[in-house]
Amino acid sequence: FSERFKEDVVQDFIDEYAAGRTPNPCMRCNERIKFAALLEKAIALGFDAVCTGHYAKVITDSEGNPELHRAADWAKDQSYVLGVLTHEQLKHSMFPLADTPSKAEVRAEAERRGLSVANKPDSHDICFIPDGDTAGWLAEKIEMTTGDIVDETGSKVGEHPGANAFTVGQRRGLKLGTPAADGKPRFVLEIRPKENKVVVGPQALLAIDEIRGIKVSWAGLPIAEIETGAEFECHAQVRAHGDPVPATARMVTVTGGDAPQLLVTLSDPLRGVAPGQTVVLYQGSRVLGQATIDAARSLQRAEL
RNA sequence: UCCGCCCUGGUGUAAUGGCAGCACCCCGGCCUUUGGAGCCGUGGAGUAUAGGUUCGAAUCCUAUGGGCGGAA
Repeated sequence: FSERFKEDVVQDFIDEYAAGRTPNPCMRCNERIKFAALLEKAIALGFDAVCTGHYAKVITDSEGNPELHRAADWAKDQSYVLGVLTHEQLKHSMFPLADTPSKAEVRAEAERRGLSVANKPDSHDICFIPDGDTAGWLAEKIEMTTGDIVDETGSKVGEHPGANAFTVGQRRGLKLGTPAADGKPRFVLEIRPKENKVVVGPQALLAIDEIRGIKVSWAGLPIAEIETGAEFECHAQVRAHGDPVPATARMVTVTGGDAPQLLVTLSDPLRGVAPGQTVVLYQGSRVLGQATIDAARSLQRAEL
């Protein structure tokens, strides 16, 4: 599995950053390893399912079709990172912590049973970058070239050691030296890998109203509107611990391309939406599916 | 060369005779199965230089250095 992990998760992570995007390795791991490679192995060995401690819930309808839902405690809910799972994968997934009120109880139970993981710290950050220094880790894998930092009008305001280490919405680490004219903090608006430029500007320009998603998948059977291309109401969430916002979405076919894309229009704007990240759609507590963010558009900024 | 205005952390600015404050930035912490964001911190960093007046100077005076402006 470490070989598959290295190939499907770590290398993908590097490739995505090299392309100027911001990947989510946890989703990739769930998609390719935990509920794919590991699941295949489990089934081959005669097991029925993979069972993890994610805070999420699988509900099976009368037809035997699974639906993925948020955990009872939305504060602990991890359904976002499971949004990549397909109908088939969900049929072989179990999340017994779905209705557990507190993690303390889980740890106490593990302690009673003498499980070695009873006191294992919660996992966080990127598991294959133990010291948390993602930029430093990437610098060893990707060739970084110094380039310009420009403001929203295109004027040069500084230099960076390599555009690939930055991400949309980022504030710290720009090391601009001189503050903006209004004295307010500046954020990364955009990464331009071809020009090796990082575009920065005020927080207001970070607001995103429309997201175009590729590599779409559905967590269970797709709802009817997905087949017809009709618009449907939903909530969109773009990060593991972010608030879902009201949105409308529809599938669109792209001229010249064969894979249909997901177009999501947000009722309330979101900030820090980076290409490569994942948008997960919900209806109530149910996870409909997800797509990889290919482009995010702001009403205030005309260009895509 | 002469006249006037100006010089405060890395940056931009407050304090006009009485504890050098704020913002950006940097650092640390919290949060977190992604990147970020956010929150917290008694955290870091400054009165161009040299003298003088004064109980007390960023502030007033003198000189030097540097910047800007002025019908040569």
